[in-house]
Amino acid sequence: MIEFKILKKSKTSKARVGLLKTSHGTAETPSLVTVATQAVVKTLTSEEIKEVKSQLLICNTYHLHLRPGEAVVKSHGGLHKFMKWQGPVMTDSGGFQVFSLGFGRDFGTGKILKEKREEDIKAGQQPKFLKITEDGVYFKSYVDGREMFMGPRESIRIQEKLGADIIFAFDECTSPIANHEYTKKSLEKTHRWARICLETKKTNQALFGITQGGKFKDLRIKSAEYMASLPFDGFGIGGEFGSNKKTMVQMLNWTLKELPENKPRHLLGIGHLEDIPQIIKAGVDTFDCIVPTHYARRGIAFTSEGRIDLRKASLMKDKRPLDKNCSCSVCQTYSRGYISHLLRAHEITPLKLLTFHNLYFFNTYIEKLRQDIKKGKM
RNA sequence: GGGUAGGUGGCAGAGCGGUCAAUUGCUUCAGACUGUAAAUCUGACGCCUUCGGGCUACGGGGGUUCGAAUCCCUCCCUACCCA
Repeated sequence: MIEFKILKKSKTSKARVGLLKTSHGTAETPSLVTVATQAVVKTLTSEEIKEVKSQLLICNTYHLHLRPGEAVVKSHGGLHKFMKWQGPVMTDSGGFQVFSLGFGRDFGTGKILKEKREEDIKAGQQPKFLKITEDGVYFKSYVDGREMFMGPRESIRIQEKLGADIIFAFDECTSPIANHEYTKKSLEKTHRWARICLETKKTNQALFGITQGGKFKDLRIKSAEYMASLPFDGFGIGGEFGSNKKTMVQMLNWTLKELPENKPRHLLGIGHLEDIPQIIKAGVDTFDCIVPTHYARRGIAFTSEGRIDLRKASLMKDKRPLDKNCSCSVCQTYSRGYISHLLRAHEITPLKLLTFHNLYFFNTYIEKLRQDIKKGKM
């Protein structure tokens, strides 16, 4: 079980500072949930995850089911023991893979649309590589090609074995090019799945329902209302977020207005640096995002002066740290020039150095925002 | 001295008469990435351009041909083998 305590609410926005207590320790909120899809924060050891001030992790049901399989994780005593991480852990349900391996893959889009698209996804349409049915989704494993079925029951049973502190209901994340009817039908199915998830779960893990509705106001509200009416321990806010940041905040507002204030809200998969203050002000408590870790492996460092692309040859003679204002051990030790050289030489160490720095930078940034809320500055 | 195999764009390496400014990989440069099939993907990469095209290019020089990176002659260079 979890306990959520709000310590302070902002007077100028919907932001709040709180504590999310789990049987594996307490996380301060708002907080970035560090992505550990395959039970690892890519390139880091679990000790290092602590050093970068990450307080909670999110692993992935779909990926861990394929490899190594929940039975293996369970035989190690669950995710915490398996990966030697004693802090709070979430597992995402696999609902995002319904999108990312389905329509996301077909049309090459993420959850936020970057450019205008002519196509739209209509009710009844199926993705190329998987089949979505009333009971769940038929996937084709990218590991060995075998067909694999996952629905709400399967997802919950897997998540029970994985043993995270907080688990998510199985949903369908909808595409930004899905039309109103598709999104509506999908959301209704996600709602039916939500009830099945609640009925299936036997453990005392916290279960979060995921709201959908995409860019459509009526659907966002409908979904949030419905999820709020069910006895979930908290809520995930999922689905697509339109085509720009303004509308994203709008959609968040529609959703959050309907959710009970005393339960934690997790925004799924959003967290570019510039998004963070807005989503916190909208009242989001936790959010996960691949950006700090993913961009690190692409050679990008986030700093107080903006992004730096360390692949640029022009940085090779730069003796300065990634960020002169950062107190992480990478910035205390290594130069931009060194990291740039390692990257250009295709070494693997810079991926770790950048991952370490980016997470520390994001976590420190959010720590400061928590302080600001506490001090009434935000 | 004799023999053999070669010399192609920053590098490696295809092509062996026209569709070749020249496959491909690497390098270089630019860009993308938001619940991670992601140490990945996309684009550019001789010079000039009013974007139609123009110019110079496959070791040097000469030749055959309507047409040569591709065939012939010659010179230079490289690797290996024999003396």
